Amino acid sequence: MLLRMSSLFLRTLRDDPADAEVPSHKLLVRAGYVRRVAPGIYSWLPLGKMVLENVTRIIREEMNRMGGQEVLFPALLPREFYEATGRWTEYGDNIFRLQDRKGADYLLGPTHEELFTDMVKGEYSSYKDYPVTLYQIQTKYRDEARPRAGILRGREFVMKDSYSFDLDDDGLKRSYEQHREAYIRTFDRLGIDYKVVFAMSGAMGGSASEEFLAPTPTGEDTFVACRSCDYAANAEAVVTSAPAARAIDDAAPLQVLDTPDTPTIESLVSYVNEHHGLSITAADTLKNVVVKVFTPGSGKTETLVIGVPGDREVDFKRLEAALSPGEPAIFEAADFAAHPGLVRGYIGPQALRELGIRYLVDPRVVTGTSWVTGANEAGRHAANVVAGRDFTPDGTIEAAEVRAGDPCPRCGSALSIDRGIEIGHIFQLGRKYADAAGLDALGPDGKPIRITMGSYGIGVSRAVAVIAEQSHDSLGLVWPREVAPADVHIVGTGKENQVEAALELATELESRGARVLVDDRAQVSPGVKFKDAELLGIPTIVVVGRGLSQGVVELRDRVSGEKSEIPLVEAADRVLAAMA
RNA sequence: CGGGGCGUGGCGCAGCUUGGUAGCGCGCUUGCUUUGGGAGCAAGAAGUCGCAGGUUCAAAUCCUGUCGCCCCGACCA
Repeated sequence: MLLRMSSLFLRTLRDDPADAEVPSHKLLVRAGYVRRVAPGIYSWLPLGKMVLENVTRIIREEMNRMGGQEVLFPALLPREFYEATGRWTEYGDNIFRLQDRKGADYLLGPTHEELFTDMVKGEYSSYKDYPVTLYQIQTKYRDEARPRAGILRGREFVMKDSYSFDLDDDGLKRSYEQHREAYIRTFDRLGIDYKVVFAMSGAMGGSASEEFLAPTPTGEDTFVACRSCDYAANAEAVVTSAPAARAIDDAAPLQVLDTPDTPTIESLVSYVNEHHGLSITAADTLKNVVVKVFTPGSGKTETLVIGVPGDREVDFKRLEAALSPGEPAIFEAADFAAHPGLVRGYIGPQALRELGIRYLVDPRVVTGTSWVTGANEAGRHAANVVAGRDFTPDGTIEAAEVRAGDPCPRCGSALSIDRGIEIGHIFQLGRKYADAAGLDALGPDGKPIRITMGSYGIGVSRAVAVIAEQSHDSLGLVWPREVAPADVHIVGTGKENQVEAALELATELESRGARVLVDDRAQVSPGVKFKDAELLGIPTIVVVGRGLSQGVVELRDRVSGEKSEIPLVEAADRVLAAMA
């Protein structure tokens, strides 16, 4: 492959685009890889298309290697497929809907579980056919409430999604492990720095789920990682270690205290320390947060109180994950008005049973722990409120915020907390979709076997952005070799014979199998060519310039930043060696 | 949906307070010079000032409405 800058469809920009915030977005636009068409919708220019193709190719190779078979479904889908699983309505505003000339409903596919399930059902019917894994690399459409960060979160994006179909749980586990290994190979080849973290498996019976997160400051997901062992989890999936229960007998008796004007934890702590001779911190208080939880299936809304140590906030994302598919919402003034028993700012768990309100606590609130909490009267709190004696929770819930330094649930060491971008998700789905579609195989005994499925995704276009996000410097992009649009960028600085020599070198390298981009532009100053080469991010740069008269050229490694002068006659060999 | 900001040649921006018929940088075209760090000089092409209505002799500028976009929070590859 030989690309010439003189004819390449490319225009680099000197300034960052005004609408870009994150590095990948700025650089991909400046370097002429992508252009915005509409919010969350981008066009790929030649160099960008090459990178996207390289990423796609690597993913495809690894999927094929693990035995996946590629298919392709339409993006334009009739409503029926999503009707059976209830997702036509469940997906809500996130789906792009349209109608044909006859008024029939269609949608642009946001995901394809239904189609895969249906296809397998239509073709396979015997246990001898299984297991099977199918995948596709396809454009998905989701009408995101807020697309952002360029192609990191678009409304149109390329995704690799695959599904495994197995006869039993062991088979599903094997398929899951195969995908896990394939993903590790894939992301390694893509040159992405990533972490495999535990994820929420959801309330649909899935037994295991892991996410591949690329750590980046601009990431939207929060995850924890242990510094000593290899535990890592999405913040939503972090398990809080509970301390051992304590004896109740020797606990001091419950004491109600006057605490006027102390509706917040902060005001409470300073008041009781000053006026009641206590010396407590926020961690000694029990904060009770009221939420209302809507359950989509039943259409019912339940009032629920969550108890967490007073030094921690309730993390709404964790709460949502813990209550899923229930949808929690903040308890508002009107809701308090309807529940006079709940005294805002002074709620204590002692009265909840009487009120018939369910009470779930943080796992740290174990039997025998003693708390300062509300007395269910305005202006009063209670001290020495002991779990198991003065109140009995209805269960525990993972809703409190996770903080750096919290103990690892596996080994007890301190957890670190970071942000990452989700680039892959593997998930043991179980039988939800097989149940909905009635996907069975006929077993050897003549009885039907309900198929169990796994679902596995990679954000393909997102991976391009993630690579750019992780792999750049102050000058521009720095592509990992396998995804770079070319292996070598040969710059012929101004003078005629330098451009000519650059073209000769380019031709030789091309004939020896290198993918070459050569800057053969006339009338363009060396500075411009250097800047463009650095911005475009091809891993090896060869400058054919002022050293040419002495028969030397300059070899630059974009990754290490090393520069060296080498004889022109050795240039081709050196570049090929760098590629190996 | 809640909060913040912005709509002016292809890109980045000024002009708006105090109305007078549009300007700067980059990019683009032509010529000459220049050629190792986003060159110089000269001459050019290119803009419904988001849209609609209003006020006015006159609106990018003032008023009203409207549309769109970006950023921060609730969803997800």
